[in-house]
Amino acid sequence: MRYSLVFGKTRREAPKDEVAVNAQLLIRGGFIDKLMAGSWTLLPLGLLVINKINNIIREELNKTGANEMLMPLLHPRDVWDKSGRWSNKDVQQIMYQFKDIHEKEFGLSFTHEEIVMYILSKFIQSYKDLPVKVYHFSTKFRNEPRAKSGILRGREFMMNDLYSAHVSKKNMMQYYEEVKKTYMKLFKRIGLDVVVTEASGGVFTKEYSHEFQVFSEVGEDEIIYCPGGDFAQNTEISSVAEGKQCDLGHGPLKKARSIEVGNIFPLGTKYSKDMKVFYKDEKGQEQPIWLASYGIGPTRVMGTLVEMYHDDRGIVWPKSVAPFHCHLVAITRDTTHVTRMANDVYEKLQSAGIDVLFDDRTDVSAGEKFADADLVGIPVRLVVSEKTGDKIEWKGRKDKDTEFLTPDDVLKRLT
RNA sequence: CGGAGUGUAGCGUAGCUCGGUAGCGCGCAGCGUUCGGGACGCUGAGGUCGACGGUUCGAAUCCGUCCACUCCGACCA
Repeated sequence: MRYSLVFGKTRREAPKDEVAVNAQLLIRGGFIDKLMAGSWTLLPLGLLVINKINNIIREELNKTGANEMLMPLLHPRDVWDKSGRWSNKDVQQIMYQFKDIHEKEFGLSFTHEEIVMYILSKFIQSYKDLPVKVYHFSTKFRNEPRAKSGILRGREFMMNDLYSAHVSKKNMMQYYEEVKKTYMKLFKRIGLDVVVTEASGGVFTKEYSHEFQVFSEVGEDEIIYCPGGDFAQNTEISSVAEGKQCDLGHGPLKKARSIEVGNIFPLGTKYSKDMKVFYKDEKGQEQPIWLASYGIGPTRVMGTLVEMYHDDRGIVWPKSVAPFHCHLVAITRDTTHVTRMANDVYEKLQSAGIDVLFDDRTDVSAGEKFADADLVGIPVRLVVSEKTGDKIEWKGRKDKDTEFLTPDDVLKRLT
């Protein structure tokens, strides 16, 4: 894509109110824009990153046999009355509930268990219809008491939620463990090292849940964990003390701040029983459905990545989620051979299927283009200028030094 | 919801104590010169000073109420 055609602008300075590094850099780079506290526009560059994250999630979930679909965000009260959660005090704290002009009551989705159960009630009659594994990517609304930390805690944000329905606890737990592994894998692909942490079930279940935590000082959570990796608990539920020896001899337990990027819940039969949605087993007996739910916040993941990967000049995206693979910069303002060369390189990369952002702006100085390239944080910077002759300058975003390659070598390295 | 802070052009800010034509930098538009780390000159556009009310001949400035944003806390898939 030509940078001259990208909507959005880089800025030298962030708004002074924004203290969170993720907000500062994402705003300065032209990835996001704030409408109000906790409510953000994903500008074209930001959406590209989210789409990369989402595609990784999608690929990995599909491997488990899950199906993508899309559920509504505007929910009628009666579905939520079936589970009893409409009137739950804790739920009412975070769910936007309102009446329309005809006094009909609606809620904005902060999760989809009720909607999934409603759908299951129509499509699941027999044990032969199970298991079901469905997910979607959509907006979640949560009336947070306090939106904060840039895009890490919003009132309206992107979420991927997966729901699985099974005939038995055993089946549910089997898939639950599979998703746990899948989450580990997908977070790794995204570029995040996560720690699976035992935690409470919140307003979703009285049972435990597992959170996927990324170590970070800016995180809101605190976890106690074994450095050997075989134990981690959120301190909100943990009763063990820091300094206690790990069972497997990995030394003393440690405490650390962390960001929760995912959370999975073995919900069990509660929703099935509350909402009276059953299937018939081999003997024709009605049985409750075992439900589990799984969620990842892609916008929070994006913010977490910026918190983890940046330097004093800007963002340093991991390759897998960078908005583009390489950033081609043309240093020239006329229509000489340099411009022709840059255009040729751009066309070549494009036709080779490489994601390239081409800074073709003619009214911007070299220094500004370099500063912008650092800010935007694409992994590889390519420069074509008078200095480069018939070669192309290659520089990794993290590298200090540059090297000169032929167009063919550049192509080879990028494919 | 409690505590603290901040609101002046798209962004950063001066002016407020002590009331008297709202200024600067970046960015933006035009022209020219530049072109490897956020270039330079000239010209120009852009503001109901967060909102409402009060005091006053006169309010960005003083007083009151409200709103918004940020941070700390409470809260929290």
